[in-house]
Amino acid sequence: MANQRVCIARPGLPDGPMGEAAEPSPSCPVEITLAALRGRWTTLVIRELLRGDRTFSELRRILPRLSDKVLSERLAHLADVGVVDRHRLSGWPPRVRYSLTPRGRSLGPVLQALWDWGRDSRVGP
Amino acid sequence: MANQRVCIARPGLPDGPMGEAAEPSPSCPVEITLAALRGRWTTLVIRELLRGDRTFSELRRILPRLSDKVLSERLAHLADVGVVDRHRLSGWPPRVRYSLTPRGRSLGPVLQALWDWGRDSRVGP
DNA sequence: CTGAATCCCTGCCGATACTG
DNA sequence: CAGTATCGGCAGGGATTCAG
Repeated sequence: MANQRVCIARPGLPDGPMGEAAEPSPSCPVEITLAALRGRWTTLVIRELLRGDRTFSELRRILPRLSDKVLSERLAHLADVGVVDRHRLSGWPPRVRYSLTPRGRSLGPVLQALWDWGRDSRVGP
Repeated sequence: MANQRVCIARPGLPDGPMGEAAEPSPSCPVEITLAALRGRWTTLVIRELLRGDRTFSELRRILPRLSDKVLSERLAHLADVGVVDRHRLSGWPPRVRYSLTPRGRSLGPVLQALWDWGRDSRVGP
């Protein structure tokens, strides 16, 4: 019988080398994405930025239990991986506007896929 | 101007309550999925099971650097969240076959989404 | 306002050894 | 073969404090 070929690599392409990874590797596409989303609060910050640009203090107000230390860590990390852009606003008091890059916005379908599976897997409503 | 409405909730539905979560919550669909995938080696184990049923020792052979302790932890966790089924095979030596549940198989598109974003985000080939 | 520095505590994961 | 028990290192993240 045909072996069940549920391929993680792109459909139509042969299994890429990472589809054969024998151990966790930072160059595996799946791990690249999970690394970008890694850390508590990260997906909530991205969700908020998907709704529009936000300043540091706006994010703190929307996510009140998120400490400034962790928020700045998350934003720095997301900037490192090319998901968010930082933009100093002139004037006083100093403000910084955070926005998603195109690559950050392209996380929308990814989060949607995560949402859909999680929603379908819940017991309750 | 129209506010940029990139909605994480299901398209066509109003934002669900979790789309408004002000802090990390185990009942958030996104976190349910990330919790299922959480932990080193987890996605590699799932990838291997997407290709077909495997026994404990087969998984250890395919992922040689994965210790038996961590492998049994991962499999127990994936069984807990309803992603894998365990099946004792009769006879000697004792063997256990692991297979994905339908819910586990439905992780295929999720991993595909993660793969695609990570692949498109890499610098190199 | 927007962070960076420090401290501390917890949980993950690897290595090793042992059991049914 | 298929696990469990135990220990230790280390990184993540919360609270607090300090700086540009």
